[in-house]
Amino acid sequence: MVGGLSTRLLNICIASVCKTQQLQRAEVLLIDAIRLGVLPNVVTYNILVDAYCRFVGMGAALDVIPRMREAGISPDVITYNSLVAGSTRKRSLSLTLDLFDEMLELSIHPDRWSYNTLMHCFFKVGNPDEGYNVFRNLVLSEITPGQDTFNILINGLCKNGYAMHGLMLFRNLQRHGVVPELVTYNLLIDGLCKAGQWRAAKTMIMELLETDENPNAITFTTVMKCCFKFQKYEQGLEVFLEMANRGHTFDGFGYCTAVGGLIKIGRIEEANRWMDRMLKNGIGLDLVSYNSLINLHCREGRLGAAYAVVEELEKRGLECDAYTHAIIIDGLCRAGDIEGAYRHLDRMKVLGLGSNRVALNCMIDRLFKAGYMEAAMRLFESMETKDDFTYSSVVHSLCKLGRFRSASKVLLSCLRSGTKILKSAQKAVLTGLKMSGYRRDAKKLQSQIYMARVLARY
DNA sequence: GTAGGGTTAG
Repeated sequence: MVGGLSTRLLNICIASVCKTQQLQRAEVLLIDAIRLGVLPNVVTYNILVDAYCRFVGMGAALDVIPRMREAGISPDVITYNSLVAGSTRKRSLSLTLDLFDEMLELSIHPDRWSYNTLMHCFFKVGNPDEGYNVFRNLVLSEITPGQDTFNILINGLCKNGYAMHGLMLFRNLQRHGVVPELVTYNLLIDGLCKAGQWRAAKTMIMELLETDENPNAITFTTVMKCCFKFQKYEQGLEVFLEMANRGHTFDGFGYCTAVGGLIKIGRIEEANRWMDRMLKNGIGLDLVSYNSLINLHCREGRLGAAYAVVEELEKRGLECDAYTHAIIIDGLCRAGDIEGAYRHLDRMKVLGLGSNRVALNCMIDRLFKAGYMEAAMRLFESMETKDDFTYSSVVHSLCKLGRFRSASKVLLSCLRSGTKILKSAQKAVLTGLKMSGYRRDAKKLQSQIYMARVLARY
């Protein structure tokens, strides 16, 4: 009895230490406990597995399993659910499927949550058909879908370009007497906002305020972000102030969103103040908050400070990601250090991150602005995949240089690939051609644009 | 004991 009680106590301690991302301290705690004769149980290891998944990586999380077995404890469905959730967070469909198979081989029966997560994984990697298939199989099996299942389904639909279908499902559930949870509202607000459906998102926000649910930190961040997305910066910052007043700024999410918004509209001083406040409030920094901080330093031209943060995060065992590198490349270019940006690009190539599209887009744009057209075009042509940013920036830059016929070629290759491009870029080419006496070419381009647009629909 | 919010470029 005493032993059971102390194991429970140990688990509470380990869980709270893990929450602060101090995995090494958690391990020390575990060793000390065992020395004192307090034995860990499956819950103890499950807490560790989940924390390693979240804060370190799948490799570290998987390493816990043999340690568990050595201690005579078998992983259970919760262990595997954590692992599957971890690999889903990392968007690794193959690992998720492997873990699922392993689970079945070990006769650990997947529960509703296992299927929920599998479905979530398919949606997350952009395979909504398979995601929906999991849902169908779940309904056909003896497992009953729960509200959580529907939430994942709604989220999956929203994030895969079917936001209005998500909304329809929501209405359908309401008609069947389901009272939506706060989570459902949060998901839909975010989904509709990201799909560009401002009116529908606004309706959802208003509806939520009519319910008994109390908006939480996630709601506030989502609504703030939604305002920013539709360029309603003042409203967004108002939401942030309200969020802070209500004590919802206990983690980095709100701060990073607000700082990002302030940077976008050039209010760097305010961004600095909020960032300071976040750091002073002792909020545990993760990679995203580090990236926000690095971005702020870069915007102020403090490249040295930016690199110091990189060192700090690496010292903590974190690794720079695609965001970090894009931010640094952009910062170097903004500071006029094109050579430094090339050097950094080389370093990224060594790390296998050479095809970072955002970083390359930044670089191309800045190369044009700095007058290195040939270098910019070389980089452009070397890119494996191009997006609307790539094309819009190159077309705009070529027009600025008066290279309307080259711009027109790039524009056409963009349309043929079915990629969107800024309307202003199209317009720049057309008016440029007309103004410089290529009226025939302009006319021809116009019909080519038209045809490409029609054909892209099929 | 499990999902949902935050960071990069016109």
